[in-house]
Amino acid sequence: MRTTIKDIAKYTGFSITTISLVLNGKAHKIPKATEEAILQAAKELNYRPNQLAVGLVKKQTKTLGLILSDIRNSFFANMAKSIEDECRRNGWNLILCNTNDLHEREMKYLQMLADKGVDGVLICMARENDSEKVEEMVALMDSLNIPFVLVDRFYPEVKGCSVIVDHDEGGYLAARHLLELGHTRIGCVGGPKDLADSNRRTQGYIRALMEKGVEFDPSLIFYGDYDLSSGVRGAEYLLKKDVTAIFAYNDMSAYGVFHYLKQQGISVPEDISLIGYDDIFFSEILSVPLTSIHQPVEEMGTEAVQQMIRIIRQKQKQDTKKNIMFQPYLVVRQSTAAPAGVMHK
Amino acid sequence: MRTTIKDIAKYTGFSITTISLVLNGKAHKIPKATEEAILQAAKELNYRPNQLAVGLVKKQTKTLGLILSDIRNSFFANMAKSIEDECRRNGWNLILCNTNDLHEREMKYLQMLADKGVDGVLICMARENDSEKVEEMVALMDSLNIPFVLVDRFYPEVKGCSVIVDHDEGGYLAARHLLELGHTRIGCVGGPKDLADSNRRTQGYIRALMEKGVEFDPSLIFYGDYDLSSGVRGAEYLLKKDVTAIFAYNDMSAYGVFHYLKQQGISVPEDISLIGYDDIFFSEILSVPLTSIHQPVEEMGTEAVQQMIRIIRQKQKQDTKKNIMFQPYLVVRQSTAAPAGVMHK
DNA sequence: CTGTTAGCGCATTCAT
DNA sequence: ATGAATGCGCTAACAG
Repeated sequence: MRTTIKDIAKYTGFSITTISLVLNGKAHKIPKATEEAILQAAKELNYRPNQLAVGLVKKQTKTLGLILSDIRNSFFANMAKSIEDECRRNGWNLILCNTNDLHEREMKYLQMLADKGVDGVLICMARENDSEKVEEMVALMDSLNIPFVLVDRFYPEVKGCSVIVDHDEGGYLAARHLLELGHTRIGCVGGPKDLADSNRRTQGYIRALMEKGVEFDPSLIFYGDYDLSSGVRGAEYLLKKDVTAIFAYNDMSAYGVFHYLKQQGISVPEDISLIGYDDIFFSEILSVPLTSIHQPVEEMGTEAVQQMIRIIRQKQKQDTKKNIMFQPYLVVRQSTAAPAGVMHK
Repeated sequence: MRTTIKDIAKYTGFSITTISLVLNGKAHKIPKATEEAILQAAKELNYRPNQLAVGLVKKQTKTLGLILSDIRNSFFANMAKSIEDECRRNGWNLILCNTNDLHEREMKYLQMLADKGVDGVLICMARENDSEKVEEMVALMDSLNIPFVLVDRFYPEVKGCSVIVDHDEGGYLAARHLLELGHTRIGCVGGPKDLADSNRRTQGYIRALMEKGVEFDPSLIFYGDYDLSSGVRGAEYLLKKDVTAIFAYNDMSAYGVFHYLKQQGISVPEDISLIGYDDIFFSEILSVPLTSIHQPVEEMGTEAVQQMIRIIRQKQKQDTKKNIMFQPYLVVRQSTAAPAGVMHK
C-alpha cells in the first residue's frame, strides 16, 4: 500500500494536522525540529499525496482535457504536443479526447471530463458543429461550470477565450503571393461551405484580388472538406475552369491537388502553381516542396494553456470575451512560380 | 454546484445508501416504486457521480496513462489514436504524456500518474533506455503497484505484458523482397546500434541473405537514429559502398535517403531501390510511392488496451510474462525494382 | 427492504 | 505550536 499522511502521523507521533501543515509549506508556527522530523519521515516512507483525495477537498485536479477530432491529423498532433508540453511545465496533466468530428462525442467527453473534475477543457471544435450545436456545448460547459478555451476555431457568438489564427490574413497572403507572380485566375480548394475559418480564407483571398483589381469569380471556389480526396476532386473541377494557380485551404488537400495534377501530366509549378495552408512537416520534403501558409501552432498551443491557467486562477469572470489572434505567414518553396509565358517581376 | 447523492437523498426522502444502491444497479431488494422515484430524481436533478469520490473509495479511476516520446511522430499518433479509441469504447480516459525520449521524464510521469490513481499505464519506452533504466522503471511501477503494458518495445528481462511487432520477420520480408528482385548489395539505414528492435530487423535481413546464399557484409549497415537526417547521412555513406538497394528501418529515414538520392541525381527505383518500414500514411502519396513494411499499428493499440483491461480485471498475477506479437507485412509500391541490367523474374 | 456507520486520504477550522 | 473534529462525495458492511 501507498503510505498516507496517517502513516506519517503514526510514524512520527505528530498529528495529522501538523503533518499536513508541514507538507503543504504552511508550517509558519511549527518548530524547525518538528518540521524536519516530518519532512524526513515523509522522505523515508516515500510519501506522495493521493491526488484523488487532494482533488476532492481542494476542488482542483491539476488535469486538463483536450478535445479534438483526430490526433493523427498532423496539425492536431502538433497542437497537442505543444499543449501537453506547456501543461507539463506547469504541473498539469492532459486527458486526450478524439471526437472524430462528432458533436455527440464532444458532449459525452465533456461530461466525462467534468465527472473527473478536470480544471478546464481545451477544445478544437468539431467541423460538424453549426452554431446551434456550439451553443449547446457552451451551455453544457456553463452548467458544468467548467472553464474552456476554444482553439483554432472562432465563434463570434461564444463569449469566452479563444486562440485563433487570422485566416483572413492567411488567405490574403496566399492570394497576394500568386497575384504578384502574375496569376489572375486562381482557383481555391476550400473547406466546407459554411465553415467560418474556411470562409475567412476566402475573404482574404477576395481582398487580395480587389487590391490588385482582379475580379472575383465565385465559380473558382471549390468547397471540399480538407482531406486528400477533396483536393483531387477540387483539382479536377478547377482544371475545367482554366486556372493557372490553385490555393488549397490546407496542405492535405494540396497533396490531393498535386496528386491529381501529376496524374494528368500537369507539372507544378511549370503548368500550374500550387499553394497550401498549414505548412505541416511533410510539405517541406515533398518532391516539389510545397509553398504554404504557416500557422504558428506551437505558440498557439502554449498560449491556449496559459489562457486556461489564467482563467483558472481568477475563477470569477470567465465570461469576458477574449481572443488571442496569431498571424500566419507565407513560406515560399517550389510549388509556385510565374504562370507560363509571364516573366516574374 | 453539482448535485450530489446527498441532494437526491434530501429531495426524495430516502437514505444515501438506498440512493447509492439504486444508482449502482444493486437494487435487488428495493421496491420498484422507490427505485423509479430515485432514478427519476437523479434525472431531474441531472445527477452524475463525482468520479474523484468514486475513485477514492473504489480504487479505480477508469483512467489510463499513455507514455510515449512524441505524439507528433506519425507512428505514435496512430498508436495513440487507436489506443484512445479502444479506451473510449470501454469507458476509459487516457492521459497523454510526451517524454521526448527522456528517461527522467518517464519516471516523473509515472509518479504523477500513480499519484492520480490511474488504473494502468501503456508505455512506448524511450529510446534512450538501456536495460538498467528499463529495470529502474519496472521497479518503480512495481513499487507503485501500477499495472503496465509495454508497447512496441520488447525487453526480455521484463516480465509483464508487451505488445510488439515481429521485427525479425519485418527485416526478413524487406530483404527478401529486394533479393527476389535481384539485388545482392543491400545497404541498411538502421536505428541506434544497441536498440533491440533495430537489431532484430538486421537479424531478419541476415536470415534472408543466408537463405539466398548471399554473404552478409557488416559494413553495409549504417547506424542512425530513425529520423530524416539520419537517412540523408546513411544514404551518403551507403552510396560509397556500391549498393543497388537500400533498406531504411523506418519511413522517415527512408524519406531522408530519398531526398539525398534525388539531390545527387540518382533515381528511385531505376538506379537504386528503396524500401522503408512503418508504412505511414505519407509514404503512399510521395512522388515515388514508397514500398514499405506495414506494421499493424491500429490492431496493436487495440490489443494493448485489451491486455491492460485483462490485467486490471484479474488484479493478481500481472507478473506472468505475456507477449503479443503482431506480424508485419510487405506493401509493394513503386520505390523498388530490379537492379539496372537485371530482368525481374 | 432500508438506514446507520465507517471509512477512502486529505485539508482546514477551531480549540487548547 | 499542535491536536480533535469535520467534511469533500461516495461505497459498502452491517444492522434491523
